[in-house]
Amino acid sequence: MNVTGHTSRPASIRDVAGAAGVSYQTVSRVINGHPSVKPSTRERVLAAIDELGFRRNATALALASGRSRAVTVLTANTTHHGYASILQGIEESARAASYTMAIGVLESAEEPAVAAAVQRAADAGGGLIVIAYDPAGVRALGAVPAGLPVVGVVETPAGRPDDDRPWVWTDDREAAYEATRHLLSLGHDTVHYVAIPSSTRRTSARTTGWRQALREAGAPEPRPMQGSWGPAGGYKAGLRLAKAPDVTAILCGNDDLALGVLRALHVSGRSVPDEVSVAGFDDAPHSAYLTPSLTTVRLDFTGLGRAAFALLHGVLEESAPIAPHPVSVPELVVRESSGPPPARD
Amino acid sequence: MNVTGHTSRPASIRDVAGAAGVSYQTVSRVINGHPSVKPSTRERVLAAIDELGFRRNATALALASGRSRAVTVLTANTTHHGYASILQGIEESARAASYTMAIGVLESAEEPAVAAAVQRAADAGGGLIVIAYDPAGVRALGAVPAGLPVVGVVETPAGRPDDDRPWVWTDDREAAYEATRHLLSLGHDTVHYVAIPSSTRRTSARTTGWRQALREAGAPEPRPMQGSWGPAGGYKAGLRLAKAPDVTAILCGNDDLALGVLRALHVSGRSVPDEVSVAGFDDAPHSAYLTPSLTTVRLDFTGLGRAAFALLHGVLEESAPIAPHPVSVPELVVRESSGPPPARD
DNA sequence: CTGAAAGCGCTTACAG
DNA sequence: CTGAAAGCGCTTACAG
Repeated sequence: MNVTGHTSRPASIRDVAGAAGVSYQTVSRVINGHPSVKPSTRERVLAAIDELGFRRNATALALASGRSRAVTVLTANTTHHGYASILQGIEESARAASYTMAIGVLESAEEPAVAAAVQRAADAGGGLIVIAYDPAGVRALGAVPAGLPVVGVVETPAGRPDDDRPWVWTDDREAAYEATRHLLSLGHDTVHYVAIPSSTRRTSARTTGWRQALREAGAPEPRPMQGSWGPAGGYKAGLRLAKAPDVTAILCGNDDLALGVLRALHVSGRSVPDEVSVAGFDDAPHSAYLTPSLTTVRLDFTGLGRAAFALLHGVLEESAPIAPHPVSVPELVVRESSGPPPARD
Repeated sequence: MNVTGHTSRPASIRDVAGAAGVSYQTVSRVINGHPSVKPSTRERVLAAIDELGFRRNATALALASGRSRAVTVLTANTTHHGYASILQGIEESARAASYTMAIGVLESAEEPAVAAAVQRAADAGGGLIVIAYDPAGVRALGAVPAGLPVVGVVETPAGRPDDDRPWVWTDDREAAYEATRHLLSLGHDTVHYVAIPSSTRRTSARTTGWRQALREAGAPEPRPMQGSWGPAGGYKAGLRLAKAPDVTAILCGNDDLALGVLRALHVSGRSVPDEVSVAGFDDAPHSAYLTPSLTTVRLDFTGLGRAAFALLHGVLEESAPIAPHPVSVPELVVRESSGPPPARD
């Protein structure tokens, strides 16, 4: 059922005007909901619009009005759970607001590549959302020219470069704090940590929360292990941790890392949770179905994406409601992978 | 390092023309690489462009030329492995060709909702790629108005509605055939199948390949079980299959489904692969790290996305090379989850 | 309440 | 090789 059959040029407001017997300015008034149009005229125009299958040309609208109802998201990744969910949340909200959502991937964190990506995104018109969870994203956010509407999705609001761009974040520190406390409360002497890469050189919020819980408990503070984003990094770190007999609890920077750690413990002959407890971060879709199922902290990334768009929408259109900073509360999900430490000899 | 400091209006070709002491048509020639421009003039214009930080306005370009260097992808999902990888492949190629990539999610398969989504995508200008792996996608592909450049990513070229739109696909039939043969060659009497939802009412290519292998081997043909896209559906189907003692081999329509099946077998006390063998489909990132690690068939979805874009690019620009239909060969990846059936009593 | 003009920033013929 | 005109499909003041 193809909307209307014309393979020819789509109808313009002039065509509609002709069909309705009015000037094209009047058509413009009707499609913009301008109040001062005689009801009978409006009827005729509406009928012509319907008959010709008229749709307002978005490109012309953007050029003439200077507004484009478009958002482009700059991100270094589109498939990891957190990133993918944020993108999903943005798309939902954008669609609801009749915005178009474009994606620009930051393939490299090199300054020239990042600058080029930002340029291309700016060229598209409309607003920008940049996911600054990694060095490429952080640089991109920093390279956005002043005056361009942008909101950042950041790892932590603390220690941000001093500017007044709006941003959103999840409380990763609190989440890591809770997960670590859970593990400690089970009786473990301490908790080891396999980190995701940090967005900056500074200590990440997750690391901070983990450390805070250890300090409060007076537990020893092992060096965090540098992981990656995927299971391969977790596997590598897990193999090393498996060799240390005193390691009984491991917190991972995300669920993919935890998956790799679980696998490494398995091939090393260490059983989970009997000998070692493992907890992840994010509650990715597969985590509940692993064996052992994974204890983790659920973060509302989709909601974060929605909040980011709401903020941008507020910047772009005065009429749009400004969303408050999101305070999505992390939720600890206890499953099979965590338990009490083994009895001491 | 913000490109240039002006918060004011960006430079237009008229500004550049003024700075270079030429008419703005000459500027247009220079930025379009038109040959007939005196070298010295070109130099001056280039210098002015550089000095003013001029960037050609994409919206105006699109309106004036009628071409927009934009592709919008219509899809019912953005996070499942296959969909996400296709999106990734399209984005890569689009970026390389200086195209913008927008995403429109098909939230419902209802005809009016699909038609609205197609309209919005068409309004954006540029070309369309629709992922037709599900009813919403299939309908969207069918609802694209004639004359709009579009390529479909389809489940199978067989039985498509009779039109001449270009499309790409992977050889799912062959992949399922190989996976089933692998299981049979291990000594299983037959192979049960947990299906992903089909894009149409017809039998899917994966189901066809599975059945073909069974027939060739003279094996019994159990009814395929209807799953979903995620692990929850696999879990449900797995619980039922676990109850049948004669089930020794299970092929799943994707790796997420297989994850759920593995979990169901575990909670039912059936060990993999000693009692039951399981194989998946797609080789998702986590599959190699599961315990047992998952035997699966790897499909090149990223390459499929690249091919889809190449085809669209060819339609949009005559100069662009037309890609051949992709013949990505499915690759069987044998891991721990498949093995010989248990010895008979 | 409605029409005629100018302009958004470009490109595409048309002149010279 | 380069400039002046018309136009892409709209919106935004300005008139009446």
